[in-house]
Amino acid sequence: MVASEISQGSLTGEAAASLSAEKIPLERPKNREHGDYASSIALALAKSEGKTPRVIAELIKTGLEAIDEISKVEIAGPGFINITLNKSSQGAVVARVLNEREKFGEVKTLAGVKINLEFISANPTGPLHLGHTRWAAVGDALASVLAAAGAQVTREFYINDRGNQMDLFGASIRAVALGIERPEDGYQGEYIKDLAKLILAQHPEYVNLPESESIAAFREAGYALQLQEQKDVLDNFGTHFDIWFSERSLHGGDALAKSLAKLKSQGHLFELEGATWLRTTDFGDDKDRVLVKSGGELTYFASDTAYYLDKRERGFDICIYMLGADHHGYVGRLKATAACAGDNPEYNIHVLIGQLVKIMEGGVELKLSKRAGTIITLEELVAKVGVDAARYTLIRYPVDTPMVLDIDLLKRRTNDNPVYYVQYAHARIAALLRNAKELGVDYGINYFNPELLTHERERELLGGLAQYPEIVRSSAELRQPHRVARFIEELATLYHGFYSDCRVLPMGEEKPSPIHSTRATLCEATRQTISNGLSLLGVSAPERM
RNA sequence: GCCCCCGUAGCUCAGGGGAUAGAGCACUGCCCUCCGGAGGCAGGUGCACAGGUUCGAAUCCUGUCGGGGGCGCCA
Repeated sequence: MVASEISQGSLTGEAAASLSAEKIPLERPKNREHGDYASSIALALAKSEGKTPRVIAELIKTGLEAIDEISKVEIAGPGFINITLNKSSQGAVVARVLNEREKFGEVKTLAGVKINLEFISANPTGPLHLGHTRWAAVGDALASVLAAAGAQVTREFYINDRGNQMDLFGASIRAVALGIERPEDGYQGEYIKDLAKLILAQHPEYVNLPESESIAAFREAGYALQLQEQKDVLDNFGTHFDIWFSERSLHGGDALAKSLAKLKSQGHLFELEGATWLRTTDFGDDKDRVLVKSGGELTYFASDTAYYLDKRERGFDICIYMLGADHHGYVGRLKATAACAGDNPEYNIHVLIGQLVKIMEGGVELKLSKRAGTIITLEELVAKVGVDAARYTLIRYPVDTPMVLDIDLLKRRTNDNPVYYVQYAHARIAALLRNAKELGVDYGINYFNPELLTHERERELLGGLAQYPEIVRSSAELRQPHRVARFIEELATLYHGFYSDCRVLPMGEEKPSPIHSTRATLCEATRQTISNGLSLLGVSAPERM
């Protein structure tokens, strides 16, 4: 906004530069003494222009000073250009926030782009564990962030309801129901017993069926129950999917045949020793992949391929996959698959690899062992620390860094836990605005006078608010929702600082005056922005806590 | 053997080439005459190592060391 005006202004003012506006580096300096914006453009241009950075900076400075909104331009250090805006321009963001309300922060950088965001995609053979939980939080937040950047986003869950694992699942439940030993490599968890009990209560006759029919019956009943549980748990967690996509549906329809035909037409299929292969090595994969085994069965890879092509068929421009670190081997073949189908893997596919989450409780790491029964489920984590704390904590770190969750810390209702720090700021503003109403302090755009905001804390807070749309934009572009979390923490800090130094409401017998109204309006804009950020993360913004 | 991720403060982690590298926790000391002290202010320690690219590197490239994860006509 203001930033782009400035870069264009500097261009026309300086005329000679042969750069596009987007390329002009313009940032908010870490040090506020360096103004509202700073640019290192003169340093970058020095070589090609054959002038010293300071000479170029002087030229640009002249152009910038002609712009009304700019009150001061300084050249510092080796040639940085530091720009300070005038008061009303600094304050303009408040009017913008209050006009746009919950839409403040939305940008259009991804307008018109259809994105399929697939995450979690667990087998329906057990509860969702900690790894799934990270994705449940981050995936949902990322979807919101992408939507805020203008994209048309579909949240999709791929149900792996086909293959050996499903039969093992059925056999395991049946074994418990019959009171016999479970299969060697079957499912050992306690929840299998619960499923067996539930199914037996409704269908005692299942145990009398011939073995393979019996396994199938238990498998299907267990599948339905387990899937429903996953849906309920996610619903309770605040993560809602638009589409639950069954792998079976791929095989039921003509999707597989279509994908094979498509790949064949592109010329990357070949036969070897009775199997059908896809030559993914043409596009950087480390080995070719089998689609149809020599026995005629389709591989899991065939499903993945058909699934990807099905998504493209459904009109998605970009397919984002969120995978666990243990699946990073898929990236190469997934991108190669897209290339084999004639797509551009650098654009049409985006794979996020999530590192694993460790969990500490009572000072020791909980080892996630299914056998030892210490597997932490999404449900258990929420029961321990609550939805807001769980979601927020999982989101505030980039997914490619391994993280450690300290349960004891998350249980504390103190600002050891950043979610409370942010929520507290929101609740504090809400309380203050309730008081403002009682005291007869009017606030809103019509009562806002930016010329009155002269305190350093006020300027910093205004500067913080102005950054929000850019945070949303970069967060979407980089697929990093944690940036939103870090931003609202920063904003909360700015607010608390402002609050302690700048009295908002009248004291004692004091009459309400424009400064009270102006500051209260600034508070309201801050509250709105924090609320918008929390909303993207799927975390509540309490009025009281 | 090959591939991926990570290495920043005592701990958990931010830092998409830029000026003096940050936050929370932990430790010390201040700030309650009035808006929510779940807050603010002050105090000190760090980019694993070595090269390279650049006017400029925690950031990009290469290598070494250290930690985690992965390799299948499995799902």
